[in-house]
Amino acid sequence: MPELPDQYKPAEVEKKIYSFWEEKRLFHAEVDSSREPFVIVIPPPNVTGSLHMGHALNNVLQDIIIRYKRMKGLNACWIPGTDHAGIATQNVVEKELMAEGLTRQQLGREKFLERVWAWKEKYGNRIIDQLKALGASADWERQRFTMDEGCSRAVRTFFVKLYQDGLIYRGDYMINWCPRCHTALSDIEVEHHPRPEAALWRVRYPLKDQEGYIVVATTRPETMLGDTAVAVNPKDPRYRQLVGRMAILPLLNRELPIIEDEYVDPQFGTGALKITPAHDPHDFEVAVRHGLPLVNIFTESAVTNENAGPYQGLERSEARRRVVADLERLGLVEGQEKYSHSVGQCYRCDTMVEPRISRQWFLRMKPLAGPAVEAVREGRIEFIPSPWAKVYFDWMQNIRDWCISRQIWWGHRIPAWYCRRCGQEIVTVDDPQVCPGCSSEELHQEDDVLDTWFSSALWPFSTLGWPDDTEDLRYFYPTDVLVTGHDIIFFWVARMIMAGLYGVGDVPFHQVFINPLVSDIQGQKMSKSRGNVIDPLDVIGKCGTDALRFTISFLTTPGRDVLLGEERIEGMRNFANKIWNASRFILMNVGDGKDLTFSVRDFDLALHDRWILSQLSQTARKVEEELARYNFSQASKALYDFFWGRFCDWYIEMSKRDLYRGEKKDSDKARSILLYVQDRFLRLLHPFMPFITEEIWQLLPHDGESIMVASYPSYEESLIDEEADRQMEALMEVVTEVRRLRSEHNINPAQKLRIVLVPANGELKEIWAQSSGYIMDLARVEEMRLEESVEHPGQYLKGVAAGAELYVEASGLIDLSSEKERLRRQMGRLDQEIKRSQEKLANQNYLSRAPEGVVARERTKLQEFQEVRDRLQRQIENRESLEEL
RNA sequence: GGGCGAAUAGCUCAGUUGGGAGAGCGCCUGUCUUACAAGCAGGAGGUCACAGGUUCAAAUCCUGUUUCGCCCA
Repeated sequence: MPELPDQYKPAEVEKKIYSFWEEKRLFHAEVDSSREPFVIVIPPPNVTGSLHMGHALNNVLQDIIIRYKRMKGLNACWIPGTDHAGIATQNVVEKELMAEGLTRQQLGREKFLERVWAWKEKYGNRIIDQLKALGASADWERQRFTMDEGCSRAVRTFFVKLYQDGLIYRGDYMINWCPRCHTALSDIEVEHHPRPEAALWRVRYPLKDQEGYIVVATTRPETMLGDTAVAVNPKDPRYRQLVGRMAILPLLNRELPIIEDEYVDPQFGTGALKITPAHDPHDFEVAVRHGLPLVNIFTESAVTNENAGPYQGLERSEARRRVVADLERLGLVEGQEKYSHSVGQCYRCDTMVEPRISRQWFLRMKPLAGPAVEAVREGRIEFIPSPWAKVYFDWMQNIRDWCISRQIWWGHRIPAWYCRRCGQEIVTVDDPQVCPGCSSEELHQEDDVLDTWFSSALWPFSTLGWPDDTEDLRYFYPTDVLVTGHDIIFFWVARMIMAGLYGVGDVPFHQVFINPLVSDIQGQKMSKSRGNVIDPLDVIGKCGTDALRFTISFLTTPGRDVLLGEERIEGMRNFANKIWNASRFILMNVGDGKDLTFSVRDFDLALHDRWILSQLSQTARKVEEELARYNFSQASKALYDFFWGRFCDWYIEMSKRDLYRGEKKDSDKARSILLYVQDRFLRLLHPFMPFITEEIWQLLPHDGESIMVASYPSYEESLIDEEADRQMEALMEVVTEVRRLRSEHNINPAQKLRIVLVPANGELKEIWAQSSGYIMDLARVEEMRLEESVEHPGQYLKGVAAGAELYVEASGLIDLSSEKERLRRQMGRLDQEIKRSQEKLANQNYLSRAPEGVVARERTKLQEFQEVRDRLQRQIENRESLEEL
């Protein structure tokens, strides 16, 4: 028997156990047509990432599911990997270059990409190692990367298929441009943040050939340098006579036609709108309708260019200051007021995005969205919790074409080539050698790469070998459940569904479990800038992985975000410690267990034995029911309550009598049941707390190589024993009541008490008689009698348990006068209950309409209340008569 | 502006066919009782946001209001 410390030391066991699992290849799944597969693909973390609480939560939940399914006997496969994260990774490496005084342009595309690959080789596995620290039982032999050879081929094949089907086109459109990342962004990569303190300027544009002005309102006065018209609403009588005339653009003296367009809102500002077609998407549309010229005034860095005339070379905010100052000097600013609106920012770097017209690649979404909407509507894919389906539908119904090209270098280069000779555009999976049009060898590949999410969309099947018709793909696809946060339903979930249906012809998964997002205890989003980050690796160091995992699971209720505080995790560390110590106790008593049988039915079971087996079975049922609904919180709570509140607090304590003071058959029975319950509990808990359960399971007598491939205990109907549940309640009530009386009267815990019970019926009498030894141990009682009544009730403390009277002999222990007060208070409480109950039962409607059972319960309740109250009343009277003596 | 969610103990949250308000943490009291002081025993603390409605019966269903959070335009 190894000596075990009285505190669980997670750090010492976790590494050892994880490598044990890896060495035994227990995470690995092979195609096996005789078994039913269960598959999850990981939401691939960015290669640049390091583990934060969001990752921890997402991956712990996936691991709970996959470990559970594996123990249920399914061929469970969790496919891991990382995402190349175009902009983010490029930024990291560029920063590194900057420290060396270099830019990627100086290095050139090829050399730069070599640097990024080198960086990826060196640091790209960091987050994978961190996932291992979480206990993730992913199939690492299947680990993938979105830019590995296979995924790259999938991307090219998919792109070409779309292109050939006419779903991809290229053209000049207004897109969102990040002046810092120097690339286009898709609509959903722009975050709109409120600017409550922004300003709205009213600027006078002088009229040509006549006195006066037309006053336009704008939040971006600097863009006036690119104005090509002024627009008003055709129904607006104020400006009717100006339509068709010309205004003069101040500062640059450009002539601007005054046009009318329905788009203009007469209520907003002055009702006259400056039209800047090259820098506002709505103005662009107006310009297209009216054939207006475009004047681009910004460089790719959003610095004013030659079209800004004297204002060339200014950054946006500086241009604004200068323009406004000059307008003021000319007396052309009529007013400025506070105005709150939202501006778009790059989701990667927070830089204000600039609408910009440029040549980009787009994917037509409407044809892909139709089948994807159908799949969810028909239930082939289920969102959990279901309200998220609505978010999905809303977005899909208003979907717009997706700008998929990015002007960066790190990513999948678009498989399009242009012939320098004849200008032909060639889109193929394999690099072309000659132009099919003119046979020229002077081909140049498109410089742009694809949006990172383009490759992510293919993840559920590119990881399984698509475009080849592989065994893996046939066996493992579609996957079973996707676990992810609601923040990427548009970015990723929707696009995977569309891609799966289009590329493979089937949904990529059957369920989408939307996991909660993590915030700190104030409800603030965790972020480095707020300084409120709880680092999962710190927590693992302090409290252990299992404590972190169980906290996450405990807090994961469908439909609400998780607020995580360190105290919460400490509580679960304590739970781990409790499990550890209970196991030490069991080990001490069970030994190697070779003399024991696992068949608990061989024994003559006492009340507490029947009860704990019943409770165990009910817990197993509850855990499975809740896991099926992805209610991790309820499943965890059931395990926690069972183990601490019932097994440790009651069963183990009662077993001590069997072990230390019973006959051999009693102690053998107790040892067997302790072992039986502990074994099953550990297995039930294993998906949630994999390390401690494996460590202890290996120490206990066990059957099999590892708990992670032991069978998950099923709910056993035959062990559920409602009679035992009820009777045990009655026993526990006695113990609790004695403890309460002791505590309320400040009686020393070491003081042994003498009690009298007056059972209300034969059943109680029998239970209490049979269990008297256990009650005496638990309540620290040296003498327990069962009587019809007590002779001098005034000399006892009076309590109630299971509707029966309970007396604690009190002579010499306490001041009896304070007891009278206590009884009065208790009676007051009862009176209220009685009144409420009587009123209910006097109500004819209640009696006639409420179900029989409910009414009967209410009657019993009232009767019990009244009996107890009467006895209290007599008690108080007795005391008073004693005092008078 | 549109949509979604939330409001229950000091804090964070459970609470499903509507039928006696719960947990963890914190707080108070007692206690190192031979697995565990990261423990054990006990206790205090709630107008279930507000106002109506449905019902014999509402934290739970309906309507409205207030406050907060998120998403979209």
